[in-house]
Amino acid sequence: VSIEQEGSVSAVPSRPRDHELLRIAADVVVLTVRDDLLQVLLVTRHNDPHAGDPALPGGFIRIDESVDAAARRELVEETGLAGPGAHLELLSVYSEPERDPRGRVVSVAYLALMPALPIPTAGTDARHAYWAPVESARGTLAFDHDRILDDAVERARMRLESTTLATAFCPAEFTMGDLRRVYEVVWGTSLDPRNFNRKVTRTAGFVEPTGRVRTPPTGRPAALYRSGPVRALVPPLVREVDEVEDDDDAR
Amino acid sequence: VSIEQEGSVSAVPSRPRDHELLRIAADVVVLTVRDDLLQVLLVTRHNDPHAGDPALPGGFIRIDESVDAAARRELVEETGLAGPGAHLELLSVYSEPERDPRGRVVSVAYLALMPALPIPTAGTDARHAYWAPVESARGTLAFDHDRILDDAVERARMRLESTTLATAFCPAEFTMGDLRRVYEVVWGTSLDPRNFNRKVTRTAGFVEPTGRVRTPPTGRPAALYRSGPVRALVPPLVREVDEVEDDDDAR
DNA sequence: GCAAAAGTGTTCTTGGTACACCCATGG
DNA sequence: CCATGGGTGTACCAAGAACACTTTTGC
Repeated sequence: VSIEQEGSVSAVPSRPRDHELLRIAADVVVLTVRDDLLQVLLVTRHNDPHAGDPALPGGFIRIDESVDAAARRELVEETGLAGPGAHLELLSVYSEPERDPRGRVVSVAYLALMPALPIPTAGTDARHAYWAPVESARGTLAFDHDRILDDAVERARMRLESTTLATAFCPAEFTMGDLRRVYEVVWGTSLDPRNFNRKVTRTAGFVEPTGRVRTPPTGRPAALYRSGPVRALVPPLVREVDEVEDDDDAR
Repeated sequence: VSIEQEGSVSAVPSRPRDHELLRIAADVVVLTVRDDLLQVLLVTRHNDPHAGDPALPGGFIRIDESVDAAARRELVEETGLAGPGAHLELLSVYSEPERDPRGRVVSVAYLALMPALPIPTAGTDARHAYWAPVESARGTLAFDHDRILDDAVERARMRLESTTLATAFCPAEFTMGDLRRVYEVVWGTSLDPRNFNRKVTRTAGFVEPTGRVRTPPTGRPAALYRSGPVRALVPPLVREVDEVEDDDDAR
């Protein structure tokens, strides 16, 4: 694309290695909500730089595939499934010349949101993948993956505000409490269950009732829903206060 | 990054050309509002494929620069200035294997918003750049640049909803009418001047009054503003109806 | 009965929409 | 004095925030 704009005007038809050949890696930040914590899928590195350190799953793109396809392939290889409900979107591009000590590697990072799988089956093709809470992973990753993770978490928080993607964190059937807990965990806030209920149910196409219910350890059974067809959330859900412990119906 | 995850487990330490070396181009979609039209900066291609066709400005990244830096460099080279008020953000990555007939080229596209410059000075380093209305450029561009342009326009529309970036389309000092016209042109809608006024002035940090005024050809002088420090626009401005010609104060 | 979670209804307030109306300038 | 845009004020309505109250289960 836009080949050699500068060379086209100068006398030299092709300046040989002013622009170089390089490798492109597709890295995926797979996020989920497990045990009321935001968790990220990590692998342990074995090779050269940062051997033994945790890192984001990823790999180089192949000859005949787009970067998107590579990211999706990596996701399947690492998790064993990119099942329904999985969401994959471009996050950003990381291209500082010195970011990889072995040479020039440009990384295209993707953000994936998925339900809390019963741990990726480490045996098939998912080699060393494991879930780790984002908070404990922060600051320990190889290369510039810490920054990528931070960007991913911030993107996920934004996505929950203006889209219905919170359902991507939930299994096929979920309760309002499940969905609300996703927001609370990702945002680090607490939401009013009653207002949240109305907001979600009154947004046409956000969720659809399945008619079935699930009984919690204690309390009234909750209706089960599945995610609806609508992706955009208008008007958006806005997060404001942080770490506010509401005392609710004091009496 | 995430070097060779698949090779690290198999017996073969490095599968030589399963992943290839390739080139990365940075392409920039520079948008502005001129003559009440959304316009895009284009260049005319001279070389091999699509010679003579219009295309987005861009070029290959160099050895020692990031993709961001390459995009910013291209922007300066094509327009002669990336002056204050210019906004540059990552748009998307285009990496279909067959998108460039000469070989594997992955393009990282950026979106730039800037005021209506007095036409890029075609003489210095800005070679063949010119403004073209988006509507007339649509469908005529080389490679897959038509799709990139479409993505850029959609992104720009989204940005106006939830950020104060509309000011990036305006010169250093502008009136409320100028700013409103940006929204109307980019969105293709018409907005109520009075409500728009209040919305903007009541959003703290969106714009700051300069104290000066500008007298239109006919009518009351308008107060001049400069863009404020706030980037996020909460609550957002939502576009709804399209092409509604309001009759306003009928009497 | 009691704790815990689900769910409904009601009030208050904020912000958007649709206008009527006034202001200031050039021709 | 009138056409043309700039700017203020107001009534109405939709949606979020806060919270009282009821429902349905397990223990």
